[in-house]
Amino acid sequence: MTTMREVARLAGVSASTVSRALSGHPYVEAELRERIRALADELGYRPNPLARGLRSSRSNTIGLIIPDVFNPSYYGIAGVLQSRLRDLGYGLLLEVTNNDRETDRRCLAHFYEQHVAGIFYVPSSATTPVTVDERAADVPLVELFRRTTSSPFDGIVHDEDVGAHRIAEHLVGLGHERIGMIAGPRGYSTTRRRVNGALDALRAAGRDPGLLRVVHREYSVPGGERGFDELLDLRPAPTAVIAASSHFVLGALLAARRRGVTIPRQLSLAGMGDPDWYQVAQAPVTTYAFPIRELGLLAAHLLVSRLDQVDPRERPTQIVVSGTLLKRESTGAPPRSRAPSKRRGRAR
Amino acid sequence: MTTMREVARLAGVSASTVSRALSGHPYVEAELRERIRALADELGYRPNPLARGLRSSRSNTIGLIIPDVFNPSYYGIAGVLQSRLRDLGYGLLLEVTNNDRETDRRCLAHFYEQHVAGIFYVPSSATTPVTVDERAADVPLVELFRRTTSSPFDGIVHDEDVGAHRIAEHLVGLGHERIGMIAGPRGYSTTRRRVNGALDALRAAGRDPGLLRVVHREYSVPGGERGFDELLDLRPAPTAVIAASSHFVLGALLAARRRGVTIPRQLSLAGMGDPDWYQVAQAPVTTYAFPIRELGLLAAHLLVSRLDQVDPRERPTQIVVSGTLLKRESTGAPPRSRAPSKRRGRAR
DNA sequence: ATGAAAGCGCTAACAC
DNA sequence: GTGTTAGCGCTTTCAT
Repeated sequence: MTTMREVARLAGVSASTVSRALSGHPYVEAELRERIRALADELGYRPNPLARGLRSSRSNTIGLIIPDVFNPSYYGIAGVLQSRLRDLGYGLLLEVTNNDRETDRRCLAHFYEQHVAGIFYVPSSATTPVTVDERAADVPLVELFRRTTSSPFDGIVHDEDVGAHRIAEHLVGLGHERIGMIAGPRGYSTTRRRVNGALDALRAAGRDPGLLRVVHREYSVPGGERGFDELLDLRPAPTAVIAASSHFVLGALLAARRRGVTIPRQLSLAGMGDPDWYQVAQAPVTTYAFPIRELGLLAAHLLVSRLDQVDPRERPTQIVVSGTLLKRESTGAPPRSRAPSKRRGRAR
Repeated sequence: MTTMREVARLAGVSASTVSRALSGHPYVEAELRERIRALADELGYRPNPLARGLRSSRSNTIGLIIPDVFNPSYYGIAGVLQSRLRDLGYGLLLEVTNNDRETDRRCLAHFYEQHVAGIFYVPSSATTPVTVDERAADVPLVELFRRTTSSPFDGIVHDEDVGAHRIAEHLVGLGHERIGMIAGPRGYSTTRRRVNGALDALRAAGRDPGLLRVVHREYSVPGGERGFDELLDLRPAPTAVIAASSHFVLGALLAARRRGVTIPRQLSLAGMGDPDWYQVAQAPVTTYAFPIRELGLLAAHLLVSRLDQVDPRERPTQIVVSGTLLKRESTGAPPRSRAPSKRRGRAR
């Protein structure tokens, strides 16, 4: 490995000059800088990130914490972030928490120990485990998808409230009255926003919000399955189900198949997110899709812009990115459909 | 941050003694070692990985290179590896290459620069870009899923040849004669093994291997779609298609829907791998499933066992893990089925 | 068995 | 503008 001293020796200057030349320090004669750069290039010199990190207490690595690697939103964001960060000269350290708060804490601690330059964080719980650690003070952190309460950090989230609203509106418009919803655990910001969005839509359509039956489950396929079962066992059973995550959609589809419920003839199903497979499901899934790529790019930009800032927590930003309602074949009129116009509400 | 010197000062010993005590060096009085350990614990001392890495030219980070983040095998393996490595005290650096050989090279170079302790590598091409770099000599590397030719490294792969064999055998047994296969790019070890496996099965069943029509595509959903179209445009068209990757299955399913081909009535489709959604597809997908988790665990074990070895390339190992044929609903008898027994071959 | 001292490769405060 | 010096936190000879 070519070292900086080596470059300095061959250039006939001191190591500090090489350091300055390479890091674009102003006080280096332009000509000399060029000569050094050319030489470094020629020698294939690459600075040792460990040494640099030790000296400056800041590595060229950025951490990403996701709850789960099987969720399309999460592996999607990992892909986007990694490619963007590589272009910016950073490496990406990955941690997976399985939605466990304690693991969250450990992952964050690990990142601080590693002196990562910044952190992308999908929280596993509503309260941030971050303040535990004072080192956090000057490492910028961006929350992704979910927010912790009264967070001092930047955050980027989807407009899930709008999404749930639009889905519910769509279902009401098709003539559905009793709508079930499989939502995530209480306490997540996302859960609250999704439920409220759907409730809003019912109110806006002049319906009784009590017609929305919500079951809360851990984000998992079995969670979706059991949630679906619980909803369909209600009497009267809902004629439409909103599965508020792709895991839940999968679970619902599995349960529907098991119970012999055909979609959309006997039941309408709408999802959130848009993994590729939605289009090849029994019935292609109507959903509110999020622009993961855009979110990732914004997140990267936000974090990087904080990197050289003195106080990375100054005036935290929250960005909301908008999704799109994709009407596909898993939603339709309720069975033995009464004309929607017969009802008091007005569906748009 | 508590430093080692701090611990040393409070313990009334020198830093070297603390270092020795903590790293389990033999020449430290047992009692003293315990005292130091307790103290370090109490102070919440955590060694600085950057300093340690600089000193020993070996960080506590392990790199993973995958071609693509949307492939269930790859994000699956990322999840398994990260959780296992965390337990072992390592961090996981992620790189995604998009199946680009040049990016591969850069990712490997980046990892060597970072002084990673080891590398998991899913190659993007048949020839290893590794020998470019002399630093590679003492960093253990394990190839995953695919092998590079005459590789000096350990490798873990699936028994895809067996998988393709068993799928083809299954299809022949159902009475299919003309079988199409959407395979990956020529040159990958995986492609070769899958094609050969299917060919073997035809021969073993006493059929003409020429009945297998293979199209090669880049591993992508559109690749699967176009491959499917090409196969179905053949005259006579195959009555069964083997899609040799989950991306291909997705593409095939999309194309089938577009063309109005119903599965399995008009056409049988079999896949490889087993992402969750296979079970909720139009017709649940018959497939040869691989034990990703097992593969990941073995890979982690293999790499870690190389870590302290003097020559990590001594007698490289190749491990083959076996998958399972999962017969589901996407395969059935060919349309207007002739009795399979009418043929000369014997299907088992 | 323990301590002193050197140094991994780099950066930055201070000199000139 | 450029060189000298010190030191980030740790490991590892080399003494004792």
